[in-house]
Amino acid sequence: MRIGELAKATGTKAETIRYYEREGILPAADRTDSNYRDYSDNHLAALTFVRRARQLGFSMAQVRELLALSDSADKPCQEVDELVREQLEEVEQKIVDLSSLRNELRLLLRSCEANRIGECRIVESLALPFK
Amino acid sequence: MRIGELAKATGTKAETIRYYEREGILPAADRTDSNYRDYSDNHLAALTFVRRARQLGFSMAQVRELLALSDSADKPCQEVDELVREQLEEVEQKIVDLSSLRNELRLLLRSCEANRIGECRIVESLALPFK
DNA sequence: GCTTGACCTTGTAGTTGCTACAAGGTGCAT
DNA sequence: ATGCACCTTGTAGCAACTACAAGGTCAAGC
Repeated sequence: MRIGELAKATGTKAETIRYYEREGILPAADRTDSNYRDYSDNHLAALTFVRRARQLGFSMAQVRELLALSDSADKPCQEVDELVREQLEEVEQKIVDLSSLRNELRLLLRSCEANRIGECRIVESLALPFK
Repeated sequence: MRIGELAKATGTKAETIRYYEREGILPAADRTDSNYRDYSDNHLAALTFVRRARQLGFSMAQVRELLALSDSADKPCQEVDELVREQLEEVEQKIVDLSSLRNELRLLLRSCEANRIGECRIVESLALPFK
């Protein structure tokens, strides 16, 4: 499998795949006679894993941890569990933050009833000091 | 007002303030005899505005737009309004995305009933191909 | 008057996770 | 043999900071 094929199969750009290899996230591929990268099904599975984890919001560092963990089949599951739990917490915090952001923006919109910027409360509200 | 004081007052690092100046987001400050930046209350208001807008999720480019708009007090409010509306839509979309992320992570957590990584469904699920 | 320490200056490089070239080599169809 | 899509390496860029390094300034304390 050449890099373009793997790219298509995983919805990843070829440049990103090479970047993962450089970063040690993916193992280096074999090379053909003409120096093209030649990928196996293992690579496909690994890249799928990486992309899925990234989509779930795990950082590269976390993906590295997950990959390391998934290699040691005999270790207890607890650490993987812990990583997922952390990620879930982060996501939940982001949702909370964004929700209050949304409320502020809605307030901002409602405050704009004048029709000239000079009277527009939006610009004013933004210039208020922090609480 | 020196940069450290302004930094403290706005919850911004001094380096970030200098960065804003370099980027033209903030006007350059006066200098003291010893070449220290010397800020006015106008700078304080401007920086407060910028930080608040950034906290609300506006990009630097959008902040630039807002600043330009707020300078021309005679233009209709519509343009500011439009920016806020766009921003609100983005935030709402992010909330939707993160919510489904959260659901997936919860599912993932629940799927882990084994106690060895070799049998861990989390690791398995991550390796599944994309839908 | 001299040192200590907190502050300030500029400039440059690092961060995260890619993305976008540029300049050239390869493979295959026409 | 020519075109075209693909591949290679290397380097630079993106956002929005953040982190030095190497040096200048200022007020306080001894």
